[in-house]
Amino acid sequence: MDEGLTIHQAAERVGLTSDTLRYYEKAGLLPRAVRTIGGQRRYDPDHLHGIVFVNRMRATGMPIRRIREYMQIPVDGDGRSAGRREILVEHQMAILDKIEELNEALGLIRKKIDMYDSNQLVCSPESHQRTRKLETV
Amino acid sequence: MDEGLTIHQAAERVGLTSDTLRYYEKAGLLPRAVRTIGGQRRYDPDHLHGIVFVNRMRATGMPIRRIREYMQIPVDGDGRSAGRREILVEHQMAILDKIEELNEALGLIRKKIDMYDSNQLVCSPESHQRTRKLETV
DNA sequence: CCTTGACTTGGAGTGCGCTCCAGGTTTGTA
DNA sequence: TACAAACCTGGAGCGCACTCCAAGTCAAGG
Repeated sequence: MDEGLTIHQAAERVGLTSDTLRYYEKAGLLPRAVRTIGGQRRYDPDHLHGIVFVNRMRATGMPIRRIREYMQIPVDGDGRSAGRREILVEHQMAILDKIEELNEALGLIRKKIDMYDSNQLVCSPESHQRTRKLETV
Repeated sequence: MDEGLTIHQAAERVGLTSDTLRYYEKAGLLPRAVRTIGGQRRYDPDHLHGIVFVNRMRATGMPIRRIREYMQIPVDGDGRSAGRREILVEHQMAILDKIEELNEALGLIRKKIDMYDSNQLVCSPESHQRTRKLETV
């Protein structure tokens, strides 16, 4: 009679640990998971989607505090929410800025790689493929 | 008789604090800065370049431990270093992965923004510019 | 020379995001 | 029913990257 994944299985699916899942729930990033009569968590596909979303927000630098704020904002009957939308738009901007910063760093790093390059053919096999290859990304 | 910037001035130039600069020096991310007779740090353009580089590595996610390793690797007379180059190549890969991750997150966020979108014209002025605008970046 | 503000050091403190632990309960198999 | 493995909770602990502090020293204008 399975009616959902255990916390360990759910964690495995999304690449987190059960500890982290419990922590996220306690911190208000995830809705309280459904429990068995005995009190153990069971996760369904909906939960999993929520977890994946939170995971992506975290992986792209949104602080836990901010995700909690987001989750506390109510959504109306048609699934709309100007407040949540605003937070996402802001995070979108943050991500775009980050991408720009990363691209700028790539430029600097390429220059340095050329500098340090010993220009010899004896290095380890993979380090001998001239830097040109990933040009503007 | 100025022969370099004070720690405060240097920090200001690169957008860090003097505390952070001292911390980086102690941690081995920066060479020991030149001192006045009295023992105060003075920074020249070379130092500044070094600081900017460290700052970019940090800003793009390289851990302090790793930057220290990098700095400990010697550079030969012609300014070459296979070891340093290798670390940079690795970090380049990490950055590329990160950019990919960020781009994927952008996709998910755009979908969510559309979902939450209240489709009405009364929101705050700036939140009323249909999402389409920053398409594929 | 004196004062004031910036600097020095070593070390303690902070905030974040987990990660682990103890002591107890539940679950699923033999 | 018995047992091991997995789960529960509350709370402590940890690693990272700063950030702040105390107590003393230095630099530069009046």
